[in-house]
Amino acid sequence: MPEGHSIRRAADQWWARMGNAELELSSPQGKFDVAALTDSVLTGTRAHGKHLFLDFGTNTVHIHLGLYGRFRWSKEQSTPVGQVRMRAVSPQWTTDLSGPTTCEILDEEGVRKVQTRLGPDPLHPESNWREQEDFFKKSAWPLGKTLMEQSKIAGIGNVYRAEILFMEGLSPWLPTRAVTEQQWDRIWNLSRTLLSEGTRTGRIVTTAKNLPPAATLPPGTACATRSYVYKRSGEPCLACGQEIRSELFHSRTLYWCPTCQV
DNA sequence: GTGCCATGTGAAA
DNA sequence: TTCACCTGGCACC
Repeated sequence: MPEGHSIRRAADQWWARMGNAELELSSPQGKFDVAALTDSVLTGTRAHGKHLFLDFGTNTVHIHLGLYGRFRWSKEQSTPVGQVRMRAVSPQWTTDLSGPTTCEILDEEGVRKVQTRLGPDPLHPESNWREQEDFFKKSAWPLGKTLMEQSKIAGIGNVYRAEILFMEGLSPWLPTRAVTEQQWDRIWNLSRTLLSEGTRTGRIVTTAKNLPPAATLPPGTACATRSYVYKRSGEPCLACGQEIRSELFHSRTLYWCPTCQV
């Protein structure tokens, strides 16, 4: 689940269901020190990249779902399923957080520290890729590594990385500094479009009709799959018919079309 | 039913 | 570089 769009949804859902409510927090699993939280009224929720911030006055619960983390929402307080790190109960709702990489209480300074580690988030309207312009212009990192780096752009994960690179016809091995300003504008705008659509629908479908088609695709091509290249290794490229390839790249599986992405 | 892989990250070695 | 986190989905038996 968790790329940037899921966290944005989680923040919105938390606010819609728990906003301004007095919450009862607990840790059925025992690994989250609830007592350290002095305030119990949820005063705000924020998402930055894949990080979720739940504000309780001046204290903030900082959550990163990692690979397995998830919230389970229900109207009744049932017996916790599995290892529940944090349970939050409002008059209307109960949610159980399981499997997060991070669930900690921070003060304002602590939140700032986390946020300074993060690059611009395409889902923040005021953000811009130029915040990292110097790095992008100098770096020899392969573009496929840069797009996954949360300190450079926050919120893109393995699925969006593969799809964005394919849709722009860019090789994952292209040195970052070789990417032009026009190409960064396109990458950034596409990231915004895809993450926004993911936030709206709750799913990653990059081939949907209401989205701009991949630049490499012949006009009018119908797409039967949810993605152009992600998890499609061995299948034919929707643009050129060439077999989609995959390989381990900086310890994550990278998918690409060897013909369309140069 | 079993086993492997996964949209992620940071601590330990 | 490897492991821990600790869960769900799915291919395969």
